[in-house]
Amino acid sequence: MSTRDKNKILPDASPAGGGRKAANAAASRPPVIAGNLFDPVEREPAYTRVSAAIEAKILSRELKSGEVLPPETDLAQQFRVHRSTIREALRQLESAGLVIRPPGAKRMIVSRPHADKVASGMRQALVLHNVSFVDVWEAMMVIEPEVAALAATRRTLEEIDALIAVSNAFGDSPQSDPNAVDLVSEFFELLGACARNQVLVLAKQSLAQVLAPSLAQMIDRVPQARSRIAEAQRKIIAALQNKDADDARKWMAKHVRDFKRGYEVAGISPETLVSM
Amino acid sequence: MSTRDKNKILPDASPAGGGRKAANAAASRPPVIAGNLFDPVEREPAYTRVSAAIEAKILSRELKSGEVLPPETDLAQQFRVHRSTIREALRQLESAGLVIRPPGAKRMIVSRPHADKVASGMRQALVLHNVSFVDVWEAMMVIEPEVAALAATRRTLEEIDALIAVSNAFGDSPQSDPNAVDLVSEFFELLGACARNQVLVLAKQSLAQVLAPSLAQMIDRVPQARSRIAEAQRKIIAALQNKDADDARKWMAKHVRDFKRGYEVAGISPETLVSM
DNA sequence: CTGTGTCCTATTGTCGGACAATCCGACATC
DNA sequence: GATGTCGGATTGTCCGACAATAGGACACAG
Repeated sequence: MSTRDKNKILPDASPAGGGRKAANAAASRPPVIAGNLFDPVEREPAYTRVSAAIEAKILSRELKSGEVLPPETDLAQQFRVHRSTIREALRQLESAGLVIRPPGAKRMIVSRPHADKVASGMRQALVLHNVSFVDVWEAMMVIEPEVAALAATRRTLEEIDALIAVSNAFGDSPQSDPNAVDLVSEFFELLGACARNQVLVLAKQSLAQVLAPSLAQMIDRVPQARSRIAEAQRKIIAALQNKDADDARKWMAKHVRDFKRGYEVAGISPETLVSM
Repeated sequence: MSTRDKNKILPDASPAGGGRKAANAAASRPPVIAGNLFDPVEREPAYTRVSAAIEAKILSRELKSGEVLPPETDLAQQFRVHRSTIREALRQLESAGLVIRPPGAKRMIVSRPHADKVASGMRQALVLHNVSFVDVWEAMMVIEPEVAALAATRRTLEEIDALIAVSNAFGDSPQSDPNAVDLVSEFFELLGACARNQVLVLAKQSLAQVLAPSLAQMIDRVPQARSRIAEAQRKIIAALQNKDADDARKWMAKHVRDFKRGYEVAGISPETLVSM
């Protein structure tokens, strides 16, 4: 893929330096061939090829989601490799979420990567890249209000009922309910569903995963956080009911801004790195 | 042998809820135990546990990025499993981007998942979830203008120079240059870098990957696309130079809207599913 | 002194084969 | 219809083996 070229790790022996050197050197020495005259010889291990082959068939929908994968022995015969090799390839696909094994089943089935899976991959990346809370918050400030606006124009009545249910459950939850955070997350998740946009949902979900742990701390430490969150949820729901995109956007922005305030009040530095 | 023990099926007969149900049921018929009295017994295969263990050490930074992983044989001894099992675990980590093998190296090194990796995972997910062009476009409409606004306040002069260089390269590229798309992508990528927000960059990059193939088609089919893109890039760069966030946002929004127009002109339906 | 050839060791990629566990479907039974 | 039994299919894990090669040490030639 051509986009890869930009990230190539090769030392990029651009003939600039080499040429200069050769020029003011005597003609005695034959010129050194500097540039990328040859491509690196491809020496892909078999397990990668196998997994790439299966992956291609999945992405091209030749293997449809839900189909059961042939047994490892069959695959080994078809690819003419050992079963261990097949298994290594399967582990790659499994980790990518392209195949999964229903709990307590033996054969594996083709699957489309579930949002959780992708989000958790993103979370790992963010954690290891030393992303701080403000970064996540900033991204939320970008995405969430617009999602709310979209949701306002596309929501169904059933979805609003679900939102109300979750919001009430959060409001009624006792002061130190450990899974109150889950309810907050669920509110966001439902809202995302209303927006009818898988792309944004995926992005949202990653943010939620990254934020969840510290959010729990925050809610615990800031007594007034609960009521403020509940209030914001009510306003947002009202905006959805009225199909008022601008209001939804406005209240969600306020809501997200409030998160940051909460963190400040809780004494959590905005520069705190997200972890785990 | 000892690995067998780990897989033993322990019924975990927690006596927690048994009494409640039995109490309010009549004595006539033995009460049917309905609810989730028992948790599903955990029967994780060894390769998953191994990979989870290593993953934890990586995420907790006990294994730092760049360190070389112990040889498979050592790991096998430490975990008391066979080398094949270790290898399956390593394939999972490899696919997640937590460990990589530098081209032509033997040992594996711990790594943080590179943005490309995450983005390509996201791309797979989007492809398989039948995401259409409008979905991606909508997400771009949400993200890109705000990124541009952030970039305007945070860019350095060097970054502007780089943007100008790429923009010029795009403007000067011949009419049917196949890698003109790459230059467009690079412009977006550089802009993302200016925003100083890894989270948004990650999201952006996924969108770019998903969009690239169809974008190439579009540019080929719509003659005036090139000049419009170049024009927008100039405006955006100017806004960055003036540190004018509002202008940057406005022009980027226009720019992204233009993409959709381009698709319409090219006769590509907005409902076209992203593929590959 | 730098580049090249040689040798050894550590480590990976792949293989063949083995066996216990267990899922699954087909039956038989009450 | 619910439950027990049985045999085959398939996976999880192991054992052991071998070729290929990366990495290093070391000698040698220009």
